[in-house]
Amino acid sequence: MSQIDIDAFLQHQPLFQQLSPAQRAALVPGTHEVRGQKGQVIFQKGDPCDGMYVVVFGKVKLALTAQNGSEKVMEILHPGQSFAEAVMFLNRPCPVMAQFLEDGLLLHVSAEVIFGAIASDPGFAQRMLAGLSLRLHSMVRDVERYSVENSLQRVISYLLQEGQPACNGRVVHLPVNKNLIASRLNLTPETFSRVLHQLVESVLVEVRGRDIVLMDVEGMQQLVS
Amino acid sequence: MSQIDIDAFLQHQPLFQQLSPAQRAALVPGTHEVRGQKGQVIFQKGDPCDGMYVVVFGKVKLALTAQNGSEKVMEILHPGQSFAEAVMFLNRPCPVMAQFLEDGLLLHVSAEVIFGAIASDPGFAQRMLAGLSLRLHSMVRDVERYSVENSLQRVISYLLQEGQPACNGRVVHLPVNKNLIASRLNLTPETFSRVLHQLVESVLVEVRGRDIVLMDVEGMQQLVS
DNA sequence: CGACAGATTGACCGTACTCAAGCTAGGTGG
DNA sequence: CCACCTAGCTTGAGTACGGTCAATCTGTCG
Repeated sequence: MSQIDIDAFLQHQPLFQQLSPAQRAALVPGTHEVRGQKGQVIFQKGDPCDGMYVVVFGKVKLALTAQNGSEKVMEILHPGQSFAEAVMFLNRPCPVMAQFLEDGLLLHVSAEVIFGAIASDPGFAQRMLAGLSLRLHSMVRDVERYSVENSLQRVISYLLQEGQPACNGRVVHLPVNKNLIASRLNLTPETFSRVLHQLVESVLVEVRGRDIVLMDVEGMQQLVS
Repeated sequence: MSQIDIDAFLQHQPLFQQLSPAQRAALVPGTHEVRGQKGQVIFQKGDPCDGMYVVVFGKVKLALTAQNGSEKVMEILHPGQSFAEAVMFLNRPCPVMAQFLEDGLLLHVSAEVIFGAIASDPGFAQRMLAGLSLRLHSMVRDVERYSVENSLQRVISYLLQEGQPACNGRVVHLPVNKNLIASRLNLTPETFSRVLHQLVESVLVEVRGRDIVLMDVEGMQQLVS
């Protein structure tokens, strides 16, 4: 659409809002809208990638596809979050696929203008570095989940993380359906369901559809210790 | 030791060697040597961290420690590699512990002088971004290993990766003992041993201590497909 | 030669996956 | 308004993969 729209969108994204108007204006020519509806694929694993994406509205998933066709959700992205930065810096094929989980709007910002912004504003470079570092940290957290925690601990640590700041009575609303959350936690839907059931039986949580009420945060923390 | 030594070391590290002499000289006051012997802990999970490390010689492991005391190796670092950059940018406690695997020497570069280098040289910022992106990519690869591949596939993909460029007859030398490699692949030593045995029986590799000879690269690739 | 860490092998077991059947709730059309 | 349909979720039974524990073997170093 119009350049004014894009500039307005950029101004509201955390990554870009500290840029000067002139710097932001320099991004606009390299930025375009990507609209998509639920289920639409943004890029496939292996595709080349010459820029990064910012979610304006809607939800997006990043997923790995196994050889048997089943897929494993790596990340669920919400408005304000960005993705594909790392692949842009390396100029390599994407290691994951990206897909709209619901109708939404992204901005695609070309590598070229990002490099320009880095060169013109060290503060921007630092924010990009902080962003990547954050991503790396949550990835370490994920590896920890997958490699040293069992299914019960994975579910609990997920709920406690989503329920920040955690306190008894807090309601955690699952942002997407349970199948996707299960995949995100590297569990089958069956196992996820059973673990939730187990938590209900131990009076640690209550489940009302997609709303999970944390009833005993301390008890939960004890189990992940 | 002397500033001259440090400057000379920095000059040989990939991350810093493209800096101008003046820029490198600016790093020296914020850099100091860290010598350690085998088994010595560099930092514990949870420690604060105000700079990054570069391995000059020796080997270092990054590991997660589970509550039962057992640990899971996340990364094995060789000379020229750096670590703790992400934690430095975020100013957060370390999510992992670091330990010398053999007697070695590190350089610790303070966050302060790194930030200075980023501000003074956009090219340096880009190299840092590329470095973090690379780390992120290998992390995605790891998550893929842990979540969609079974033990056989994990071992094969590790061997093929280490044996780049892969060809029949290539010898992959394990950089550390099999227990550590097993942990790196999120396997027990027993399982790792059994998988190697299985590969030998299928005439896909030969094992001579820590040297693994790739006998049938195509056959291996087929199994990980 | 003995001592020790690392590596291997075997027997057993447990967690989470698979497959299959049933349940629930929200939406649609007769 | 109700029967039906479907996607999402739950529950059950059986299984397999990889882990645990314990014994043994190998090789290296003092």
